[in-house]
Amino acid sequence: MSHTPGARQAQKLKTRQALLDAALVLLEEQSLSSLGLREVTRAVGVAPTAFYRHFRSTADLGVALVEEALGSLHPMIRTTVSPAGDSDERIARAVELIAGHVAAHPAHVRFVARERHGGVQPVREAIREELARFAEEVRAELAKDAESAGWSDADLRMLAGLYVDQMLITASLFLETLDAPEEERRLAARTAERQLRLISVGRRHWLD
Amino acid sequence: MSHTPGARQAQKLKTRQALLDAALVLLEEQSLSSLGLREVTRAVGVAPTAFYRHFRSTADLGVALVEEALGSLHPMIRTTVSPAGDSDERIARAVELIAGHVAAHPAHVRFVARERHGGVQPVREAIREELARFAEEVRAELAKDAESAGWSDADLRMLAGLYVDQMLITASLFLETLDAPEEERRLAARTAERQLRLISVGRRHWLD
DNA sequence: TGTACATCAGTGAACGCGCGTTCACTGATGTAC
DNA sequence: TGTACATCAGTGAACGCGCGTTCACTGATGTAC
Repeated sequence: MSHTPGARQAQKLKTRQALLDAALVLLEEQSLSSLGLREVTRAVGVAPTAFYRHFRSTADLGVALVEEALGSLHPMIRTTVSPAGDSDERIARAVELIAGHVAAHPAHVRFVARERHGGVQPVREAIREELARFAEEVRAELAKDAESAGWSDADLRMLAGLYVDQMLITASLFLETLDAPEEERRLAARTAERQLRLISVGRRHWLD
Repeated sequence: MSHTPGARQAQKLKTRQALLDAALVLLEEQSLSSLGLREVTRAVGVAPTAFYRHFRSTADLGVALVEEALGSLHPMIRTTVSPAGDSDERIARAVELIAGHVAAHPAHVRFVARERHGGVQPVREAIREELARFAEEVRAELAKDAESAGWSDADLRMLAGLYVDQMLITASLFLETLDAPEEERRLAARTAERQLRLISVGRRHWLD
């Protein structure tokens, strides 16, 4: 690095990102609670002690990974829920969007699914908070919809939670079929669509 | 132990069960992939090498725990799904049944929720298989119901899967509120009931 | 622009510790006669 | 019923290994004047 201002900080961020990336790869085959600090630094090619310049512990790194994995999901949530086209089309598009996200970021999805109920409390908490924010965003989107006229706030929250959980279930279903034949992946998509459609039907007749 | 025939086998089973019980306690605060064989034997009070008389590895012990945790659930599933009384009553009863199970066996529920997407492949696989058996049982129960007239097999499977996932979601929601004030637990129950009711409404109007 | 000093990301040696696994063993339980 | 032998659940010592953490360090980058 030359005398560019911020060269030191830029290098630091690069190392930090390399640690996050290496950890994510290692976490495809194990849980955070068994991830070793030395494993991560070895994979990156820095001394074990360098780890402490960036994170206080692997749990701390895990919390950073939660932000990385879920932070980018907010725009997608909006697109998934926001209404356009007829119901079946919207559902097919939402499922396709989820499938695309899983294919593009399998390790992030696996990490969240795994650590949501995993053995590291601060990471569970971070995921819980982030998912609660998603649910609130979904609730706000649903509230705008004409179909939500007459719905109580509690009912809207309930439906938003149902959608968020269903998205996660669908995502981890796709994750399991990532290495499976195309046929199986199509079946998973059809099932996911059916389930969303059933929720959608229930929503339409909720106030009957 | 006296000369009772089977005394040796009985003692062996007792030790095996003690290992399973100790592991389950240790797993409340960590994942299986970080559980040490020595931790478990230390908690039981036997030599580390005794572990190998019962399990080949902690992963093997994990698979045994899956059977213990999910094996006892089959009767409950049937009771939950089988129809009796009006819809809202049935739903309230089902949610109560789940709450009771979580209160009675919190460690088992936590174990399944945690290891379903955890870092130990054979255990994930064992849970997947067991949940697939549940879904099949639920499908069979649903098929008997008059409300299922005209439903395709794929649709019945979809609904069964939705119910099984929803039960797990509800169970882990209750798990989180176990140490929370009563009020929060009641709110969780109301949300769970609402979600099951929405699914139920969707089911009723599925063929409209 | 040049110089002197401060900062701080990454180093490398060292530590004590708990891990999984091996091995030959012990002694109570089980079996054959 | 009694005796001699086989089985096998649990033992305890020993091993090599990788772990997280500490510490004083180095040298490039940044800052003040």
